[in-house]
Amino acid sequence: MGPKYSSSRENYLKAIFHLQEVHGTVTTNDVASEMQTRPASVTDMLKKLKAQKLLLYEKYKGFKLNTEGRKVALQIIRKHRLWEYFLVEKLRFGWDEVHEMAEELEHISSKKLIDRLDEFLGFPKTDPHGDPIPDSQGRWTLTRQVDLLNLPVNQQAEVSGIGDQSAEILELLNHKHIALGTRLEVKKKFAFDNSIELKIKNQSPVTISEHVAKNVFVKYDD
Amino acid sequence: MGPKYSSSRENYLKAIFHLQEVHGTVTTNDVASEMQTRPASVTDMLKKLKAQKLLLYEKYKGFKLNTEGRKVALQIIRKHRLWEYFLVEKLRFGWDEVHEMAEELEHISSKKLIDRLDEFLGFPKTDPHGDPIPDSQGRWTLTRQVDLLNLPVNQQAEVSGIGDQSAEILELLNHKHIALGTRLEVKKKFAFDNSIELKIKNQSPVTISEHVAKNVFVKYDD
DNA sequence: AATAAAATTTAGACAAATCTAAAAAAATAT
DNA sequence: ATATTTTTTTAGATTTGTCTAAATTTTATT
Repeated sequence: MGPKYSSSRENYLKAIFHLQEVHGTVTTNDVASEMQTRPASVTDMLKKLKAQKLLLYEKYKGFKLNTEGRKVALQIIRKHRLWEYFLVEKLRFGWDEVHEMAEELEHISSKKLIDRLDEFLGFPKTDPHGDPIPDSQGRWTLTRQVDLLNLPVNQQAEVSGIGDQSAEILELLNHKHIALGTRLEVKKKFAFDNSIELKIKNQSPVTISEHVAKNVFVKYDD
Repeated sequence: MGPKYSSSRENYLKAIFHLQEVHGTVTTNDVASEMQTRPASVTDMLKKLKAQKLLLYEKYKGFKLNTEGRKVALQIIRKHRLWEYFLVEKLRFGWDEVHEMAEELEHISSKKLIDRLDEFLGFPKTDPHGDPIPDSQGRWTLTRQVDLLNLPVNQQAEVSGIGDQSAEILELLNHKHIALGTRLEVKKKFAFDNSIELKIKNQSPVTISEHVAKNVFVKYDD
């Protein structure tokens, strides 16, 4: 048996899911620009997705994924992120060069394959960009992992890893009372030099450079 | 950039390549039955492949791949077999359950990806069915690896591995003067019990059971 | 509330890959 | 050598996903 839904349909579901997550609501034009296509093409596809019972849609009134559509979207996202993880961790690609390949790999249909891949990779919780990987049942693990440069302002997080393991950076972090497990949040980001002001509970604010921020990884609940 | 050729075109090239290998010559009907489609569809595609300069084709006169078509076909075969190897060796699938998945994976376009996968797998020379894997330049390595049940009659080969590592089988093989590196050929296959008669140079013929044959792997030049 | 602007949908077209039914060419048999 | 059968090709239709241009609906503006 071939895939249940075409790559194109899967891409629409994924795009709608993402837009729904970010904006709460989705419009035809949003989807068109996200997918680099024309609004008319989006309308055409909305009708098909509705006919397939993946989408609630009333013309001119808006649309959103139903339970089944969300389920399918989550499976695509799962595949995309697991393949990215594979490409980075096993094939040693840079995290910035894997997206395109994962866009193709995410449409490989076998669920058994992706579950075995998950197992082979040790059931990772986040992909190389820190985005969470849904499990086999489509459940999110809520924890995201990012470096400090990418931690949203005012988001409580916990230090989970240090990139550069040199004695120098460890000394610096030690001095600023930053260690594995430290809870902190970013208070300000300075565009001028990408330096960052952090707040650790019961301490006065500290500033760290872009170079340091890039090497401190934190996790937080999404 | 997306794939250079559609999955469908790639499948036609692959099918034509295989039929060319086996029969020397290929007909429209052959391709149709290999691809589970209609002769009319094959003709349609032949015209497209000719227009794309992958095929030499004169209507009613027959057709065959040109250099470029052969090159593309070999790359697909390379991808198919490397993914099969990955599925069996890394994801622990059985060799009999990987074909369908590899049929999809072989159309992932990135050459860099497949070359990294090749490296990750340690540049295997044959896939789990013993078929040779073309290298990055599309060159065959001539050696095939199969178990004795699948070794063609009268084909010289060299013992390259033993599946079951029990003391019992090693004792039996030792008794029959079969060890790693032994050169032999199959003289007869008995359909009744799938037992096999072997000839080792300077020795009288020996017979082994199906059970033993299944556990003796040999390699030979194709 | 009427009008202008923006968003969305429809109508009709096109390309890719496939199909059926019929025609044409080649191979085979008498 | 002619007739029959088989193979191959054409003609025209279908499906999926896309497009442009025009029409419609909704939203924003005065």
